[in-house]
Amino acid sequence: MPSPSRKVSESAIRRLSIYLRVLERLEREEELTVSSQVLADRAGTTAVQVRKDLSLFGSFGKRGLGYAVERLKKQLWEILGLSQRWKVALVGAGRMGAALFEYPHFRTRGFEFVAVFDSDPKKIGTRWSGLRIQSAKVLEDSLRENPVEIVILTVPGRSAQEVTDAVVRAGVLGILNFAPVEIKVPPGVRMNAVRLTVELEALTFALQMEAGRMLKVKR
Amino acid sequence: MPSPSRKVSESAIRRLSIYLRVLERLEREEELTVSSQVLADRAGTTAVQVRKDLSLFGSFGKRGLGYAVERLKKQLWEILGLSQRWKVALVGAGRMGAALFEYPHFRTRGFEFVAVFDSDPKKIGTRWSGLRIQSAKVLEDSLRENPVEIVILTVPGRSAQEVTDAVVRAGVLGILNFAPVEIKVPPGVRMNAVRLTVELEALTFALQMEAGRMLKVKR
DNA sequence: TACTTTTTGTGAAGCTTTTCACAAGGACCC
DNA sequence: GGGTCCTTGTGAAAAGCTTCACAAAAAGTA
Repeated sequence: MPSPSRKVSESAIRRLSIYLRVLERLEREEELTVSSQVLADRAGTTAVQVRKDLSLFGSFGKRGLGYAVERLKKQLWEILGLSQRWKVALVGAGRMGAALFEYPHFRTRGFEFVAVFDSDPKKIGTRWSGLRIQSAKVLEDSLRENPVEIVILTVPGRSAQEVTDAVVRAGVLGILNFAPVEIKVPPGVRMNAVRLTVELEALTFALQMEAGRMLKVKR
Repeated sequence: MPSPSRKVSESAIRRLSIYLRVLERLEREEELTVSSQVLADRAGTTAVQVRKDLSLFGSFGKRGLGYAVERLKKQLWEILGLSQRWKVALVGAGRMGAALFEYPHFRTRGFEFVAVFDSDPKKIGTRWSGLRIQSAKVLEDSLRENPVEIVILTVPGRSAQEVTDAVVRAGVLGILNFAPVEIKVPPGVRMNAVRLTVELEALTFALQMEAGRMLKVKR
């Protein structure tokens, strides 16, 4: 199992995950090897960056030849922690929760939904792919009895912190937060937020900048 | 309209967007002013970072007092480009598309969905909040006739690049991509990707690291 | 008004990440 | 088998980002 030679930045990890995605595609295209240059082009970065990122965990390439697609894919799989099984609970069975629950790419990577929770009495008791939606009231006890490593949080902003505290007490290790608020977790628990408004606003900021620059240039 | 004194990093912009989210909450809590320290605590960063970020666009605070919540909120709104109206087309009316279409926080920020496209004949012609779902075949022509600035892409990986090329030809300025592949856009078009697998894998990597470190420490 | 306390704004230092430059390994050709 | 070409891996330099340290402004207090 590859272990990093030194501290690995968050951005390096995210790029590794992108490389994995590209490699899966290359595999479907039946490419046997790939150079750092091609991998970089497909991943939207530079060849050196690819080589530096990979070199954090070992020497996976052959000089003059490149990287063996299938082998590198397996290495990245291992590095990113996908070789072990991760049990996931979904908290919040709204539209976003449904979209993520059905998202095929989580399943192909071995993430396994083992519980779904919601506070809506109309939803509680119904089944998603055979999995019974449980009441948010039993969240903590249920997770204590059947622990999961990861919680995906798709609840409204007002209940996000409360739910977070409950799942943390139940011993969850990592949280992927889609709720539209900033939540706090104690040290020892990992939290990663997907901030949809931030994504759109980063876009509008850039577009506005560009428009401003164009005006200035045109005058 | 505030204009940056020098180059602004992507990460600074994303933090500004987080501050905005925090300020909206503070406003609901009827706070009139906020210090960089409190803003930082709520946003998960440091007070200096907050001040540095804001100082890129001007001096919004009062020494000894802090920032006026409502005024700063408006300034950020302006900086992030939310004061202008952005027309958005959704391409891909699956579960993820539905979740984003209904996502209330896009609407409260003034983003306006004006078109929805899908390739499924069963969906074409049905309506979402009164908006008729159009065939992906007419995507380019339709967007030429009724232009939008932004496209949110929630199509399967295999059609993502094709759709991207079409909307780019139609003159779209920015794309928010949820498709599970890397897509290419020409210079002049902004693309921002939400990579759901990357988010989860960044989490599992960290959890695996922690577990490894714990083992090493325990021996 | 003078003094104290609070908090902003910012140059400079420190740290991290990316890019550059290049040596070295490996395949292929003649 | 020697030469050429391609491509990786990596120290060192450059660029970028965050933190430090502190002056200056504003409000409250006596």
